[in-house]
Amino acid sequence: MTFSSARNRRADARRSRAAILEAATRVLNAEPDASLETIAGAAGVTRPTVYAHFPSREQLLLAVVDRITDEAIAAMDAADPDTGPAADALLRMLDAGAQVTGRYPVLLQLISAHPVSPEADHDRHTPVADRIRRVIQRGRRTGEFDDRLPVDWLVAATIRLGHAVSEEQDAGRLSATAAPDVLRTSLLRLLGATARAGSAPRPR
Amino acid sequence: MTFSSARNRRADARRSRAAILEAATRVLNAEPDASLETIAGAAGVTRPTVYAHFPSREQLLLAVVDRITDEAIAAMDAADPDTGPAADALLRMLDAGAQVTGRYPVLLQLISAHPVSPEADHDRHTPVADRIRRVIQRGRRTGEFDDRLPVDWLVAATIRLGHAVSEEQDAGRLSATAAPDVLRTSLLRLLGATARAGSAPRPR
DNA sequence: AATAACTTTGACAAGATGTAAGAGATGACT
DNA sequence: AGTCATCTCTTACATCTTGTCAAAGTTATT
Repeated sequence: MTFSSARNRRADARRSRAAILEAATRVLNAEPDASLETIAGAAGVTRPTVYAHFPSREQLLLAVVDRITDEAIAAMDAADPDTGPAADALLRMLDAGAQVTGRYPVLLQLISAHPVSPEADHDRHTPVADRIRRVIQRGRRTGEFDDRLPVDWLVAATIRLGHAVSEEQDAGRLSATAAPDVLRTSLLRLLGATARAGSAPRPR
Repeated sequence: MTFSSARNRRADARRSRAAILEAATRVLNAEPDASLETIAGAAGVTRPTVYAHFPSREQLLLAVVDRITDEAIAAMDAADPDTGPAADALLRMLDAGAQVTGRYPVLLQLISAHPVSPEADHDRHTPVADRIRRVIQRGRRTGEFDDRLPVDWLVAATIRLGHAVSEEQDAGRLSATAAPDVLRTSLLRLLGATARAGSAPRPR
């Protein structure tokens, strides 16, 4: 997947590229509209050097997002998605992903802000979707979930609800203690989980 | 709500303001990154005139979004949200809103793209949320829905799922015939609807 | 019809993106 | 180690966009 970027570059070039990506991640997360001049400065480099590595501001943003996506995917894969009940695995994965993306709150706005192309954006989210689909399908095979809704829809809806919980929590409209229960209950319902649902939030 | 904008303006000023808003809606929907010069030209006006009516590009975008929001709210109110089963009313409202917002596909990206301020954005969505909350609460009182999840969360989740269905449909991953059933089933599950659920999508 | 206030415009300043040609560093080969 | 071809970085430039201001042009009122 990362075939066109790393190609026999010289040592200083690799250093610059890494510094630019790191600086871009840090600076853009603090100020989404930061200029390339600012980013270049934070990377200890002049602005045209950025253009030597990324053809446009847009492409730099995409590279930053890819970086974060890779990080999130790694965290999700480390959450043992193939062991235990599917519902638990799903929540572990979502939580692992949210913990990474939660460190870059502003950057996530930018990915939805710059819809390069409808298909490219979908391709970008594909690795995440694939992992969630895998767990959902396992839950279906084991009978944990029913199969009355299309899998791809459930994948999309699961991701959306995961983001929704994060945002509601960030906005202070959902407490950190209630959030996991709310997400669990919501997902179990959506996925058509069999009655033996886990810890439900106690009604008040 | 619309108190600070219309205030004894002169005739030409009202005409210009309306022309600018109309042009901005049309042009930005076709090309989100269009310059103010382009928008002004499409409105038959020069660029500084735009600044005479809107203090910045940002504020113009917000005005455009407010315009669309008002339109969507009117459509939702016209969908008889207070009559019939709450589930049906909810779906009518969501469909009415989606029909309006579906006419401005690109503009919707911009509202999430330009998070003016967390609270201002929430206030902007409030009128829509209020109407959905009203229907959900009615369904709870009548026993159609259960009350094991926080109302505000269900409101947020409902809006998200509505958007998700629209996007999946636009992306061609959900057929126009299947979409309504998918949304209905998903919402009924999420809201904890009593067993007598309406038309479920036939499993294949 | 004259005037006071509002609206629109032309001209200007500041800042950002992207480009090209030359200066500078790096690694290979002798 | 020294030389050199090549890749990398930078200085300078051209273009576009946003935002501002004072002056010209309209509108409504007396």
